[in-house]
Amino acid sequence: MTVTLSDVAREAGVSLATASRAINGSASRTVGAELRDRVLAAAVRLRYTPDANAQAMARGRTTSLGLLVHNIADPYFSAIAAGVAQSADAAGLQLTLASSENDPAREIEMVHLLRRQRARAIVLAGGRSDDVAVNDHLRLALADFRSSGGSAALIGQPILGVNTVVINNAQGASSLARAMHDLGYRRFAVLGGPEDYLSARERRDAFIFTLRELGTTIADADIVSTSMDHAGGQEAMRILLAAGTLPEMIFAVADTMALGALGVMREAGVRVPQDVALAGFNDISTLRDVTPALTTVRLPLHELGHMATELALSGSGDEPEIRTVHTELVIRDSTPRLR
Amino acid sequence: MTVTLSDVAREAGVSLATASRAINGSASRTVGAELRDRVLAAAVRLRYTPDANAQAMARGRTTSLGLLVHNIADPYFSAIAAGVAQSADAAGLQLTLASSENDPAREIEMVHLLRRQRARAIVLAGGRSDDVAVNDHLRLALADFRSSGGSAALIGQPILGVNTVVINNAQGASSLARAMHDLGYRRFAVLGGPEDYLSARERRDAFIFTLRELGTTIADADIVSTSMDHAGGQEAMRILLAAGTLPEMIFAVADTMALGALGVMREAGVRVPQDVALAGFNDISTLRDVTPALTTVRLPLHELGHMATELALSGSGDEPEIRTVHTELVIRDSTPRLR
DNA sequence: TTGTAGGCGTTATCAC
DNA sequence: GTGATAACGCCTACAA
Repeated sequence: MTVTLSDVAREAGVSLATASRAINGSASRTVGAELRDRVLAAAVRLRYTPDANAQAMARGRTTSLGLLVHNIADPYFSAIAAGVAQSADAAGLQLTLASSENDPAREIEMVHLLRRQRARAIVLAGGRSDDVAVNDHLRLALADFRSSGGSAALIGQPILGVNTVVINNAQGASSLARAMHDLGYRRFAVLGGPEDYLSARERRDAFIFTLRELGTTIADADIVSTSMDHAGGQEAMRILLAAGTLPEMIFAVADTMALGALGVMREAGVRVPQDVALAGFNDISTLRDVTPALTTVRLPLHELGHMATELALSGSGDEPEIRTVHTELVIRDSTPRLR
Repeated sequence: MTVTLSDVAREAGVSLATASRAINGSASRTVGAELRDRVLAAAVRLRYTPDANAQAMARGRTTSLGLLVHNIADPYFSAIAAGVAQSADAAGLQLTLASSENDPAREIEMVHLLRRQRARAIVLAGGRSDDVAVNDHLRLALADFRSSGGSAALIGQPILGVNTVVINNAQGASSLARAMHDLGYRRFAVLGGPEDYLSARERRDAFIFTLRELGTTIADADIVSTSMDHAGGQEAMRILLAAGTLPEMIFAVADTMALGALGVMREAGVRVPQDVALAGFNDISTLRDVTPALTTVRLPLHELGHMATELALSGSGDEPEIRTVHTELVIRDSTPRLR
């Protein structure tokens, strides 16, 4: 059914070894021109393709890179994935994509799967939680993976002992807070995402902290915790609306959340930015042209994918390598000057 | 460095075969309770994980599913990918993602790569072009793939001789046209996407044709061809604006194009829908809450991924299986009643 | 039930 | 330069 290298060798009238050398051609290319041509011709004639699995076995290393995301349908992750895919391709690696659906247990499971597959490296995209048990398991899974020859990198918080691209969430949220204060806003609400999700918390806390430094405090009731996605934005906004008093400005710790909130507000007849200002985080590209243009904190998502891939592939010395990415504030129409 | 099954067998004091049976456990599970426990314990102690590549070789079949998209960062494809990822996971398969960056040559290349990898099946997402040479090459690559044991399915047009999920683009565009006409629009423009891209053309032509049936023709100058993405939408809209006369209603054959157009219009001070109405296609979820809410033709993207995966895995009889998906018109604020 | 041995498709180490 | 042949890690008749 499948044509193997032996078939090619026989067809070309050479030994298996010669056929292998002629077709692979990589290392010490010591094969006569004539034989090489015969082999290549035979390979084409038979429509032969080397079996990557067999090669992996024989060579002792695979050619695949694992990418682990929370949810590939989320524009945040798909943008990162695009970067990783590009880098992987440039490195001649196949990308194995695993979408954990926001379930830490599945995430751990998939690290194990990637180990079974003997992936060269794993890129873990998406921030970490502060669940000690989960982190311990994940750390262990990653240690196993690395001990069986793989390397890993993650995008998020440097708490798992592997190379990490750290996003300076605090810086972004802080500069956003300052800018909002400068624009005249004084009464805020925060759609803060999951309580145990570090990226969300970093953004939320930095925002709150900076405002407090500027003399403005946010009531607890105006800080609402939900999931960090579209549905979470909707839910949080509903809670806020139900509470009654609308703030002057709402900070959603992710653009997708801001989007969900936007939808709920529209249904409720609340206008942005006339009735309330709104800002997000990430600057996902799909949203750059909508009205009102959303104020946000930009992250170089594509680039993040590149960096993480590079870090993942660079192997790991004893000390995990940390690279910090800074954010960029993008003020748009959704947060006009207040008075 | 890596612990193998032999290590486990030795540690447990049993033969390789017994260890294999105990750990795999799949088929005829004939292994004594005591030995099994010893093996399992040894495996845990040694932190052993089977080598999927070796298993694939021995068993003669891999456990991976290939997914080929034009661009994973595009919400259209990432939504489909989410569906495929879910189905793949349910089937116990690893997902190998390949993003062709809209390059047909790369797409063909990646089919070859997937064949090397001996993937179980391939899902090709994204419509086809009408480039005969490209299609021939792709068809050949797919034939090779199938002849070496894999199966395939695609989402788009049933022109490659494999199982296909056909999207009824014409139906969607046609009902959109009718609806727009009913709303009172008479002067149209179409951002039609690439000339050689079938999905784009089906949408564009059905829209134009239906309007003509209703007695309205669109001038050639008002039908502009660009790439089928955000940048293409921008470009097309600039061309339209440069031409001078604004139509009453603009149909972009993809939501992402509509988005690009929206951005250009905003810069030019053209308001949607006050100055001109706008509609897209696909109903990507990220856009459901923006203002103005975009009229579009909904495709069940997630479901598309499921269906395609199912078709890809169902193997292929002699006759390729065709399944048609219908669209659903979604009228929103971007196309209000005209007069 | 358990063990022995051959094979999966390649690569790599040797001799020649 | 070229060709046997032993790995690579696992599965699976076949035999015991």
